[in-house]
Amino acid sequence: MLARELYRTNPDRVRAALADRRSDAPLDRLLEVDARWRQVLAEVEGLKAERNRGSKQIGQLFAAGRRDEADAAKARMSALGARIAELEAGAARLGEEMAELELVIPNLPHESVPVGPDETANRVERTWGEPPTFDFEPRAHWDLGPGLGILDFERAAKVAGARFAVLWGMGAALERALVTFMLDLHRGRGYEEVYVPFVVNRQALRGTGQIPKFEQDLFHLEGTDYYLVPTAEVPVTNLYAGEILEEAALPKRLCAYTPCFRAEAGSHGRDVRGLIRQHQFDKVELVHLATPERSYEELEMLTASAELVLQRLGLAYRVVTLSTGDMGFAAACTRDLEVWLPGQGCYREISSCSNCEDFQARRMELRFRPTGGGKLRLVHTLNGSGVAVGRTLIAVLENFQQVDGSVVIPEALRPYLDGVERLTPRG
RNA sequence: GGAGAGGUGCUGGAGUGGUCGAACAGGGCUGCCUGCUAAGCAGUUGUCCAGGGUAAACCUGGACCGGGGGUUCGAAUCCCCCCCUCUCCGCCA
Repeated sequence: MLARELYRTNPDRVRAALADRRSDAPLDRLLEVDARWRQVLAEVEGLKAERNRGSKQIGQLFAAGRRDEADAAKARMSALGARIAELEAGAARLGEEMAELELVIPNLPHESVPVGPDETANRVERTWGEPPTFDFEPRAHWDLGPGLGILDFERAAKVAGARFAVLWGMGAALERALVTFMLDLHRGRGYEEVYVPFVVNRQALRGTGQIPKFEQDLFHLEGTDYYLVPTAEVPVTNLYAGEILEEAALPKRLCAYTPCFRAEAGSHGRDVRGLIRQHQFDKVELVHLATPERSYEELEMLTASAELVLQRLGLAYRVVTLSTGDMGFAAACTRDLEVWLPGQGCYREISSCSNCEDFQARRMELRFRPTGGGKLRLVHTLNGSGVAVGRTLIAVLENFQQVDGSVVIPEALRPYLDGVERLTPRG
């Protein structure tokens, strides 16, 4: 949600930002409804003030024993009450429409974000590591995995459907090792680990911005108010929703493991092979809550935390700032980490780190009390993958594959795998 | 699943249908006192929305006592529905 003051006093700036985003958000409709709402509200409040004065008088008249006058006043107030109810119903309708409109307007991009229509306008900030070279044709994980006997799409399709996977044996252990490795790494850097519900309600999804615009991407538990989490960002960021934090308690840096569930509506035909795009995948998520003054420093730290995971694993990657046309709904600034995948011969997203500034905080009423006193302020929320576990497993398989189809386990993971150094093809 | 208790401000905790935005206590803040700290004394201290004013302060009005309806001239207070927490019983990992 944007600040009302912003779109009221500076609609042109908002309009320009929406254009940069290639957004067709109904700003003009919002401005119109807002104006009418304020007009009706002023009228309603004036009448209510009159009624409040009248009611108080009635009480006094009764106390003074002037019953006749009181009864007459009651009749007048009753008529007034009917008018108020009528006008108020109108104001409520306008207020609801306004709230709905506000919820579908995306965040404004930060001034540092490159302006452009899509991912071609993204800006590469830096690269780390050298993509490995092979003296053979590197294979994709969807060949390597089944060859190692650790990855099984057929049986997943049998028990669930397309876009699911079964990990066998060392594959399952590797997945779990990656999760633990990542959580340990972040915990060691001052993050507090949290374990959160894997289902969330509509209110939480509204808080982080998945609802109402992206409801079709979610798995809904029929007959309930519950949805499977599409990312730990939702339960973790909403932990303090509606609360007032002390400034001294900021920044908060949290990490959480959850599976993530996405309906992937509208992505038919994209990344149909392999583990890249699944209905269910594991992720370790990082969430920072910070003061506005610090939030961009926190974005750097958050990104660095995600990068460290890849560095420790020895995976080459690059950091990209998303352009205005490629950013997510709630973000003001997003840096993606893209890991090199030899099987695909390209960099693929493995982490997305965003500063949402006060956009989510306004939706979930997450505020802090400044240390020196003064008015409550909105917290800035940040989130990022630290990192996507399934895609990391892909990266490990593809980057450390050997000519014989075996895969060398990165040293950082060996303590989590009983010292195993290499996965070898089965029989 | 069954029975009961309860949800009030930053916290604890009162509250008779009408000067209740809410007693009291704690905490915070500001003064005073004090060699320092603690204690003590006095005062002060909610949020959101609209309008006015504006550098800010502030002023006027409205709303808010878990959420939503209802009764009433008027609801924290009465009625209905829902949610959540706690206790006991049952069940279960």
